[in-house]
Amino acid sequence: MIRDGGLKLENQLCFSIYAASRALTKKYRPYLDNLGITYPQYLVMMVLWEREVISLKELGNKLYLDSGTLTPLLKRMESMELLKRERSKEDERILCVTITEKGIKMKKKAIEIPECILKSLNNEISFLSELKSNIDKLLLDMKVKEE
Amino acid sequence: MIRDGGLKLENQLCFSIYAASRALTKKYRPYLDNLGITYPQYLVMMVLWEREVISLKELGNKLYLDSGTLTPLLKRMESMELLKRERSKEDERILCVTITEKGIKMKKKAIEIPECILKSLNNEISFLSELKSNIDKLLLDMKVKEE
DNA sequence: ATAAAATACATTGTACACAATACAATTTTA
DNA sequence: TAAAATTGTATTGTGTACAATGTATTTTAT
Repeated sequence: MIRDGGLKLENQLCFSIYAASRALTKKYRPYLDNLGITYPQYLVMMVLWEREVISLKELGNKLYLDSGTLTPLLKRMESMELLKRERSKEDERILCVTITEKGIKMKKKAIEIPECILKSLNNEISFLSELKSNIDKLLLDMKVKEE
Repeated sequence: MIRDGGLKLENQLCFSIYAASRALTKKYRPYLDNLGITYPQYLVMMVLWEREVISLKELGNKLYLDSGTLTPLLKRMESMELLKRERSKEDERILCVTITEKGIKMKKKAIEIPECILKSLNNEISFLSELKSNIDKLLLDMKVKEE
């Protein structure tokens, strides 16, 4: 006898995460529209607000994105003057991504976004932070398994 | 004084979910490559394995996807002969999506995928199922807020 | 019965994702 | 030290996502 409960949509953890990811990203949209950037671009900005310079490779490691995604994304952000793209002097292979003044200034307008999102979720902070740490645990297990 | 801990990448629930979603989807790839379909196409197949006929609208409601995404996706699946697309006789606006014999047969090859994925995660089932129900709770809250 | 509104889907345009491939700069190796 | 392997990005091609818009069909209101 063949059991197929595992093939039902509502039993799929991956589908829940996939759907939640898109729904959550959509929540950011009105705020990010104000800044003129998309969610993946917002992620890049968050990294640059922490570290003004970063190589493409390290940026990719942080965001789990490869050059196929990041190269055109960063070019768009460069044309918006949020960052600069230039080769490293020491090693011409390395692309250095540097935040601009305009990019730095954007942080002031972005500062309130996380709180707005949290409020709009109107869930207990403790529930959300426990959820995050459990997802991070899953993510870590998947990273380890990769090697 | 401006607090910006909320703008740090590692504090972002949304980023964790976004990264986990892509990592998990990637886990399906080798199995789905065997079937010749992508992850979103697999989701459609799961729905059709439960219900041989469904309208585009209802399919979109289940997967949280709109016609802009589903129309070309279903056309590709139709050209693979996994499903048929035809207008309803009663209401010409409605597009009926029907699984084909080939689509039904694919279920046999797919039946083992959920278990393979679960094993590859090598986490406690109870941890994963609790994680899923917490994500579903978040998702539900976001759905309710929409209206 | 008919104009207006609503519905269901398709199309267009932009922006990711990502596998696969290409390529130039650097390191390693024979 | 020249060839081979490695590294870091860029490019190409396919497939989503999704907002905005267009269109044909059906329903509703007059």
